[in-house]
Amino acid sequence: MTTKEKILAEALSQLNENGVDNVTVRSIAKAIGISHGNLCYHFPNTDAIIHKLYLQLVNEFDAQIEQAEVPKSDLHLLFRIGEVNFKIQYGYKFLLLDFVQIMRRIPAVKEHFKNHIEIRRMQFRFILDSLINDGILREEFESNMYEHLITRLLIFGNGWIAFSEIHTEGEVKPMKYFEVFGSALLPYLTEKGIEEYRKLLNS
Amino acid sequence: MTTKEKILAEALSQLNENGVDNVTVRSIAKAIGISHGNLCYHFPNTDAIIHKLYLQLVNEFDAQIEQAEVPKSDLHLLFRIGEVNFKIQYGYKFLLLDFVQIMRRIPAVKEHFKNHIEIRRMQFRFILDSLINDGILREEFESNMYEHLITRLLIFGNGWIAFSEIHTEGEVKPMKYFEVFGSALLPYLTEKGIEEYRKLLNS
DNA sequence: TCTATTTTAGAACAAATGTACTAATTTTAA
DNA sequence: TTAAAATTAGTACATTTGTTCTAAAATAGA
Repeated sequence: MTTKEKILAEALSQLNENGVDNVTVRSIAKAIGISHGNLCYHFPNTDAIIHKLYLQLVNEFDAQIEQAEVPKSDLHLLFRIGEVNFKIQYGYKFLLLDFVQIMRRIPAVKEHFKNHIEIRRMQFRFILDSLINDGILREEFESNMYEHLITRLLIFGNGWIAFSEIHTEGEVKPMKYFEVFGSALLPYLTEKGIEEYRKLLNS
Repeated sequence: MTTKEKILAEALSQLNENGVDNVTVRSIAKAIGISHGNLCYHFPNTDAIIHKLYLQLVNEFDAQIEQAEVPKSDLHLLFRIGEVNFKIQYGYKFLLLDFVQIMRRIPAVKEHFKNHIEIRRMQFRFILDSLINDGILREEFESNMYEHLITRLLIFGNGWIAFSEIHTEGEVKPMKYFEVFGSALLPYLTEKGIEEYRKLLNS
């Protein structure tokens, strides 16, 4: 493990544990037993480390999506993407917990994240359209109905960790919240869709 | 306007604008033309001001709920509560934007907020039950279906401002997001419920 | 008016933090 | 082996921030 890797690992751990406010170049250096001068040789400051960790998260996302095998059904695909996202996100939970400050402090992250969300929205839209075609989701019977659903799903994706931080004592279970997330689709399903949904819950 | 009131007003403005990280006793004192020593006479530190503003928000909530006139229907009631909440929240948006850090810094706020959310959850449950009774919402056909809906509504309530901060250029319109919020009920509605819903949208 | 209380300004201090710099040490590669 | 490059430790400095203290000024009430 190189020094750079040690720094990133320790930073991630401290950031998830204590939040961006309570992590400094000195706290990281001390924990892995190097001088903070040395640390600043590798990363000029904490923001550079956070930025790097953000890019790591993005890479993990991309890698997991690439390697996803061909799904059994589109509902299955949607759930699979969601599950993976939740687990990866939780590994970098500080990014969502300290979301707003990070965007304020590192404009490059903000810009990238904006684009990331837009891409995610398009992915959702594509999958929902397929599901409607396959008779798994009901037809749109009110304007913007599915557009609003997607917005709510995106906001849930951004917000569930902060919420769980308040309401969960001890360890947070990402899958518990993913169940809440997935159930947002339930009332939009046709009878055929409900069958599929119940099959997925059992697996 | 007393000095205390001036401090709180200026603090709210700066906090909403710049976030908790970028507001100090000195920045507030300077803006209203008093010494920071004087400010610390009224509030020992920024956290005390934030705590006070949080209590102000809670009071506004309570006051608005008290004075709400008897609603035409329960769906109307739900929308009314939501609308009021969104507007008031937006006036104290820093509390939701810097949510996690404030909870970390001020444990008393965290405790109060936890209880606040639990109360809100019970209110939601009560209203949803009435709506099912009145034939406006569909019967529960999957376990935890409405429990999960409430969780999602609560998370949306906490998260929409942070989300809008990223995606909205210029002024944020709380009512735009309230529409997205309200539409979460749409697919749970019976035909009678959909009629009510459309009536509400037009008013 | 006069005294006690409240309010205010300003100075001073300690702690934390990012940042830059120097010199020593280790590693790399010719 | 040896010189250049990369890595490391340690020091120093400026800035920011919360916090405390003192004394002056303003205010209120008897």
